[in-house]
Amino acid sequence: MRVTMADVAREAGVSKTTVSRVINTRSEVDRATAARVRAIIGRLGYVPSSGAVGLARGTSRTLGMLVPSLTWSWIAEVLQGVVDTVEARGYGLLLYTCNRGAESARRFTEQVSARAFDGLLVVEPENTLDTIGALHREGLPVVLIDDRGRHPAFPSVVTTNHEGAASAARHLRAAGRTRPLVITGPGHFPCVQDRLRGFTEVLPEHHVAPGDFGEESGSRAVRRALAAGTVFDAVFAHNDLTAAGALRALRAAGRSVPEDVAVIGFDDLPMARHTEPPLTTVRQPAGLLGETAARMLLDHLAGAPAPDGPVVLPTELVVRRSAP
Amino acid sequence: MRVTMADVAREAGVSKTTVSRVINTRSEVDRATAARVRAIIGRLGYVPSSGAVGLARGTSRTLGMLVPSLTWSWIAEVLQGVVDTVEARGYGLLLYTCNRGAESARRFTEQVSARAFDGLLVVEPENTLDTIGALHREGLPVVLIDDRGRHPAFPSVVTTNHEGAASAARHLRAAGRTRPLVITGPGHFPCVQDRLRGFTEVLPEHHVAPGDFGEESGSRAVRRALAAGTVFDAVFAHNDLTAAGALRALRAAGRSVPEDVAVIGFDDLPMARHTEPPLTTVRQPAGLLGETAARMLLDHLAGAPAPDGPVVLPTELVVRRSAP
DNA sequence: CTGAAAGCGCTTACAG
DNA sequence: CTGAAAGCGCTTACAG
Repeated sequence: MRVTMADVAREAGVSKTTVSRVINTRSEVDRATAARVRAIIGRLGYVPSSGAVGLARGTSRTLGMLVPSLTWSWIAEVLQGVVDTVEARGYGLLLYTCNRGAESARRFTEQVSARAFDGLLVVEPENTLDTIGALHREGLPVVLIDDRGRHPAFPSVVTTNHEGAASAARHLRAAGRTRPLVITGPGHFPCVQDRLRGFTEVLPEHHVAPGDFGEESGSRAVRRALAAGTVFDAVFAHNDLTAAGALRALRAAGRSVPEDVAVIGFDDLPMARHTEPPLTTVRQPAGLLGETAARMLLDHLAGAPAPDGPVVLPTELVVRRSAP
Repeated sequence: MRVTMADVAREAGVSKTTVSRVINTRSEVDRATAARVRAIIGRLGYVPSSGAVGLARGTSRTLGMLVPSLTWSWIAEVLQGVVDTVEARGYGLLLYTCNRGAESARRFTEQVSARAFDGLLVVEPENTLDTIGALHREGLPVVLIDDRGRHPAFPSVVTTNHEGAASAARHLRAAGRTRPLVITGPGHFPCVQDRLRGFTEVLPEHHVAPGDFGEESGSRAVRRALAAGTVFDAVFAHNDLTAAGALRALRAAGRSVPEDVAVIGFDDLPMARHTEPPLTTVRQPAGLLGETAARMLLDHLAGAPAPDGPVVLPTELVVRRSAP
């Protein structure tokens, strides 16, 4: 039913070997023969079975990608960058999430053992870092995207958490803000520590309120600071969601942004342009992160040596009305 | 190097056939033999090569999914639903976008011919509908997600555009709004026509302003209506982005929401809760759309007959402060 | 420049 | 209950 290499060979009066050579454009084929075979391939609409090619060659020309929840919008942007790059190189992309905990993890490692893909891209491995490390040690090419500052022993693409936070601090200082409130993410994330250090180096004097990257934690931090009589003329939140919560609480308390309090977030999610006022934020180059990681992995599969240190992509301060 | 079925067979002193039977839990195997083989499989950490199994069986246990840009956030939600369902059934998911036009399309149809996946999920086929139709006719199982109201000749999962718009209209009418301004999406989309009809049946009297699903088109429509002296006490925008634009223009013009003008959107993107005021909107069940489509396709591959009509999933009016 | 044959790692009648 | 053999659709030494 489906057209196979044997059909092409028979029709062209040559061996499968020759057809294979034509397809893979090996130079040893007679020009006339090649042309004839190519014509038949076109007429029959023959396309090699990817499965069979993979089995014979021992590679699948497919990459795997493991992500936490897809509903975090910056991950969708990373994914877009990956898909673009992978498609352009003629590879396929197999997508996995670790949504359902242990069950997903088990299934996922099975896929690895089943050689379903040649290399793996991992975003923000939370609990899976050990598993990934083991797979990497067993020979699976892996590139990490945003290691959350953990810098483990394999290739990764990261962003400048330290410098990004510093740029936010410089922006506030230049605007004459002297009493910032910093609402952090979960304290055990290395990226959170990096952001805190980067900010502190520029503006050593500030209040710190613990947050959890959720929106409510931003509101809560602001409410508490106001209730405690803390004086602040700026908020630097460790992500956009938290910043949105801060905006909400400030409005509820009758503080105007940016007149009374300037607010800066981190990430530049799509929602950042839709808050009121639109949010000034430290943009993570999500799409570029994905592209770069995919390119690194593909290059490595093509024989290039793996880079030793993490590849660092710069953040960019996006100025909107919440902190002009 | 990698453990193969032959290794297991040799170690267990049985034939590959028997190992295969144990793996696929055929009943004809002696209990003791099966136990021994299983022990060896465990000890060796053997996992069947998915490529080889696929070649031998003629199926890949993989689904393909073709989406337009991933950066539209509701698509990420659809994708999440698909991935969850597909993973739970032990299938893989191969992701493709049609970002780069003709080039992507060509590569994509090659993948189809290469039998890289057993069935295909397609989101909102814009220009690719003809191609998809051809593939479907040639025997590829396909399920459409959100056909934008075109209802072509194959299985699809859609949402209630007509009823969703009607529910928005009823909500406005119940709140005593009598002069709505409707900002539409691109007029050639059947879903836009459905939304317009659904709204009209409840509130026949209204102004219509053409939009294009972009944010700016919402702002522009409001500015023009105000400039023209059009009197309106409500806005129904055909998507959330347009509604956000409308909110912005209303604020700039000094109209308060919802006091002067109530605003309702469509989609319930994550940003809808972050506008000021938070947006009342007609929620599309994106995650459920993905789950349902994946389940339909998987069931069909398992032998179930394809449903004849489109499967319709209800929208839900989410009331927030922009139209209480 | 070309082909016969073995091999990739499985599954599946078929025979016993 | 079990195994030898053919087959899935390719690639790749090897020989000519």
